[in-house]
Amino acid sequence: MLPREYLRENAARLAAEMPERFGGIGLDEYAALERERRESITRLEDKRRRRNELSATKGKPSPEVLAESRALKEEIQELERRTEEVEKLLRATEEVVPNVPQASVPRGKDETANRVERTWGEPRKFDFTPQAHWDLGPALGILDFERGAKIAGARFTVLNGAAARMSRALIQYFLDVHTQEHGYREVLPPFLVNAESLFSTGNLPKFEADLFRTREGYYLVPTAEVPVTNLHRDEILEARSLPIRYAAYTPCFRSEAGAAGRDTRGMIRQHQFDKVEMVMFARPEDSNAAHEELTGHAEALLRRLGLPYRVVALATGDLGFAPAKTYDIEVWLPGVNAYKEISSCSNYESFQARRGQIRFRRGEGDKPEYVHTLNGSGLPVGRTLVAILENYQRADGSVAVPEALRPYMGGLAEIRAS
RNA sequence: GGAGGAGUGGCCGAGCGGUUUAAGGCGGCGGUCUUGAAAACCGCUGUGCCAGAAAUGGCACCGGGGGUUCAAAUCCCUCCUCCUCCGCCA
Repeated sequence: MLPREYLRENAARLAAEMPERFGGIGLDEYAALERERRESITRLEDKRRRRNELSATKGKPSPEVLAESRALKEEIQELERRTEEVEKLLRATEEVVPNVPQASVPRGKDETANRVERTWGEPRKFDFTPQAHWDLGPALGILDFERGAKIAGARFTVLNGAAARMSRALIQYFLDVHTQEHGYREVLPPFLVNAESLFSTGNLPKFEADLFRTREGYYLVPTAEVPVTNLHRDEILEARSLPIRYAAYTPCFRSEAGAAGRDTRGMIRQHQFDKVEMVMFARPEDSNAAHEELTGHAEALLRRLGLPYRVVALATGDLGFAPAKTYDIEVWLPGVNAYKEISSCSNYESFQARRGQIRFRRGEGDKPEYVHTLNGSGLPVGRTLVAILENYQRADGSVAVPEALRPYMGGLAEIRAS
């Protein structure tokens, strides 16, 4: 959420300047509604002050006092109703207003306006026609889409043998690099969370359709970002503890409500996948540097695995609901002859912190301030596995295991059909 | 899942319808005293919101929400969390 004072001043301007992001969500009436709220609170508090005065007299009240108190009770209840009603309307708008993009975010209505920041590595030249992972995997006997569909449904996959082992190796490898070299603390959070947690991160109330929900009202985590960011919900952190860096592995569950027909083949878009996520809490003045740093940590993994990639700054029209800025990292996939998103690294500034009341205090006696939250995939297991299979494939259909991963796979150097 | 108990300020802890502007203690900050420190003594000590240029004034908050009352930390309902015991269970 954005600060009230900010929205009061800028609501109309935002709707006019960036209709692709701020149009049609009720920002035009915001300022008037906000003024009404304050006027009604002022009147209400005046009545309450009078009531407190009257009931400050000890003992049984006189008939005159009793009469005035009774009248006040009615007036107060009426004003409370009005105030609450206006407050509700304001909240309803505030909860669905997306974050304000930073000045460095490219302007444009969709992903065609995204800006390539840098590219690493050269797409490998093949002297044969490289296969897509949905052909390679089943041929090697390590990806089983049919049985995934049978035992669960579409967009579920069974990993066998070397693919299962490589998934486990990747989780271990990512966590080791982040904790031992990048300064992150490892966390293993709950995989089910409550609605409050999803509100903080911005998944609720607007994107409930993307989530799986249990009978008991819990939600399956769509990413470790949700439980880990909420670790410090409703807390006031000490300034000297910042920045805080967490790395967490969780499975991720997404209903992919709006994604019918997109990336239907293979395991690019699944209802369930594994991911290691990086989450940071930083001081406001440090968050942009932290964002670059965190993005660099995801890139480091791809470089060590020898996977060519590029970093893209998302445009205003492609930017998600909660981030102020996002870098997508796209990995080269020979099977589809294109760069495909493998990591998304975002700076949320105080947007999530305000929703979840995540604050810090600079010094003794100072007012609490909102921290800035950041997170990024570092990295998703399934898509990384796909990238390895496609980039490291050989003419005979076998796949080399990246050097960095071999120690995590008992020295295994290649994957062959068995 | 069943039975019982409990949630009060940074922490401990009193209060169980109207001198509570939440007693008292601990911790923290400032001061007096002291060559310095300790002890002792004195003062201060949260969050959000409204009005105001500010000084300041006001309102709300005793786990969350709702109710009763002229008046609620205190009474009622409901939910959540924790503790003890029983049952079940990886």
